[in-house]
Amino acid sequence: MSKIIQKVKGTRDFYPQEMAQRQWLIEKLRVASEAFGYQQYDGPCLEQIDLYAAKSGEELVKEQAFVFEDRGGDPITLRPELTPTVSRMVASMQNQLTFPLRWWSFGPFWRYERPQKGRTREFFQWNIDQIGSDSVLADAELLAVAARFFREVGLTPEHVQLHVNDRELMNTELSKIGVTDAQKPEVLRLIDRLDKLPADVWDKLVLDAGLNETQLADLKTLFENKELWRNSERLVQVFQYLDDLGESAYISYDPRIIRGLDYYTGVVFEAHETEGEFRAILGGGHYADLVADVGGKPAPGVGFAMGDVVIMLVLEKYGLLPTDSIDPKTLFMTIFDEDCLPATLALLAELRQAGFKVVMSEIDRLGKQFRYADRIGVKRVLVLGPSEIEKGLVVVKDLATGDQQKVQRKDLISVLS
RNA sequence: GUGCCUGUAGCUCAAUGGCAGAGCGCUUCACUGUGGCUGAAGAUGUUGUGGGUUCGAGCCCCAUCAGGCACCCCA
Repeated sequence: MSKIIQKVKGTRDFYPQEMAQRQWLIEKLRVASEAFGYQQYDGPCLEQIDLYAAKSGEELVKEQAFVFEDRGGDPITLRPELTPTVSRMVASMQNQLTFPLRWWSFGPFWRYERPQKGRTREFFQWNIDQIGSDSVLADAELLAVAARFFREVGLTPEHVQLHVNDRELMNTELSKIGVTDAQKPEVLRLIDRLDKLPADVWDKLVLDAGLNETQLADLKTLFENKELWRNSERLVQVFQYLDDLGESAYISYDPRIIRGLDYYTGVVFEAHETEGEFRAILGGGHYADLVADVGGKPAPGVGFAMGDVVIMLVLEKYGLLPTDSIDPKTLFMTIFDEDCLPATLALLAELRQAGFKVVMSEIDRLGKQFRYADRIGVKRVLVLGPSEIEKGLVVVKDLATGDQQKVQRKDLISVLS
């Protein structure tokens, strides 16, 4: 055999079983999205690099995007995220769209990073946003969508939690302990990195950022205060709305949630597996403006993104992924022998016309045919041999129970239904 | 982009520098109108790739590729 060319680093093959799981996931997030009236959309996977130059953190494009020249020599980027694309789509149709927009999307993205567990170079992402609304209800709604999704896939509040915070609250609280506006970005960044650094190293970095010992102590009190949210009218409302929506079990307050991206201005949130085994499942928040940088009128909103990699690892951990790679309702039609073939093909056509999914066997020993049927995962096998043809019968065997019955051919469709 | 760990049959893993193995899976048969279960027999392979050291390398050294872990960043 000649050498098999390796797949591109950080990409994954989706064999039928993995593909079935991806389709299952898409179906679940579609249900969650559409339950709240969100509409599906998508943009191109290729974008001009200029689209990312303005916004969205220079590092993402400079160091993490796949960029190449097209044949005309123009730099093209494989989209590393969807936000700039949405911004453009909204800005260029702003006068014709009805706000607030409720949009969701699922598609591939690329980032040139070192692959590791939960992180690949090619991944899929669920993006969902409510654009053009500044209300707290919108913040609560997006959190409710996420909660609905978790329930839809079978993850309970014991498995996953949505950790919520308010950036404005943190700003205010930092001012209260005397952190200057100039110091805030660095301090917020350090809060974000809290559990990644050893305690003494973290303390030193805070002091290096210009805070004194008292402020360091105040800061620690701050992010250990699980009741801090009561100081934010917005969070009080969000939690009340989520309570009214019946989703509060999935929600918890966490003063350490900051989010790296600069454009978040209000409520921010991340979903984590409760045992802390994986990186964030999804992340998002409220932004003051999505489109100004691409030349539109200001459009505030709230949204989140969920990559496929981490959520699949979490679902696998809890045994919630489907394992069938073929629809188990699919039927299997054996072929008894050459002489029975015409009658078998006629029956196949009839069943498919009636809406059944039916796999046709190969002419072989019946035992082999059953074995194949069992291995591809179908649950019911039909046999049409000489004696059945003579008597107008079809044998239906249930592979799970081993039960087998002879059915009048005219009754077959109703028996199978 | 930085540091570290790993790479042997389809899968999970063994093998003091001295004939490359086990379990599971796979193929065939027992079983010419029936899968799973059982029994018997059989095939697993350029030890990721390319160099080097050595009488001799899966094992030691170098490079490279891939995966994993910690950074960085984030989904």
